[in-house]
Amino acid sequence: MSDSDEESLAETFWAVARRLRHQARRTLEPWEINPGHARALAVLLRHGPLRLSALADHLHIAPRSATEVVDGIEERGLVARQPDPADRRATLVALTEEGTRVGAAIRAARAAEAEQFFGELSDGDRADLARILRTLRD
Amino acid sequence: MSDSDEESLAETFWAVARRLRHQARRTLEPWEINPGHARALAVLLRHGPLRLSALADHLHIAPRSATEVVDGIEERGLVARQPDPADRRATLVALTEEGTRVGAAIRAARAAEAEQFFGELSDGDRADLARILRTLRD
DNA sequence: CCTCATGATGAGGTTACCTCAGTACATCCC
DNA sequence: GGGATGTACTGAGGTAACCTCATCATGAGG
Repeated sequence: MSDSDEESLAETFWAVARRLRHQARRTLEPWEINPGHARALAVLLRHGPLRLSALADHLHIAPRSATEVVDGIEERGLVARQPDPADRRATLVALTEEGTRVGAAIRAARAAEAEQFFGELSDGDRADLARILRTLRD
Repeated sequence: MSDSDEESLAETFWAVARRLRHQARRTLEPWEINPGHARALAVLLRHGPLRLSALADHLHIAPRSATEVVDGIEERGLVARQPDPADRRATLVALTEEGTRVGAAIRAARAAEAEQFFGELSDGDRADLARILRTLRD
């Protein structure tokens, strides 16, 4: 396995990543929502109401930045801040009814997008890819 | 192949991408160079002296942004601007001797990094991965 | 030689992050 | 139960990497 083969494997990987990213952007367009906001919605959908600091942890950003993300999606009525009954310093961020609806719709669209993207592969290739990527993930 | 399987395939892909990105960042640390500058160096290494506008095309950024990238690496002595003899409006960007040295060293380090990263796989898996990714790349 | 296109760049904006300091509240320990 | 110390959020302000628009010099075609 020569160096140039290895180089092109990484390059090919990034080319695929780029295509996936562009497709994801198109998928989000109907909701006029950016990737950062969509990620926050997905986390809230999965975990239920969270403190800002916990949301920041899940998104791997600084707590101060979570404040801004939440400002953005709160302005659009997708989430609401509410006091944490367990700690009056803390604020819980919870999806509104519309936030839940939009979050679920985005989740479904992303699943369809993935189905289309990886649907180009045979079942065998898909299984191989999943296995190999899991090997590389950690 | 259920929706949740598809979802996790995309998620796994991004987890691998993240790990690769972090490794690439570590690889660049010894040169205290950022990914954008490294990409410009790589393009110049591959193509030789280029106009600012041509460099911008290769990097998929606006011409105005190429000016800034070149400012950064010129300040560090890795490239030099020189008038284009064929067109007095244009400026050619060429690697200096040190830029060539650093660019080549980075290229070698990235190849070694890829070898290490994908070296976890068997030869068969590596070949399968390369083939499957090429299917997905376009 | 006049008009229109093109190459680089100054000025200034946007986005998505960051750190640091401040305020409010909680917790611990005497 | 009150003071020291720690934690949750946010205002102020910064940075990096992009962008657009306007400007200036030069080139190219009628």
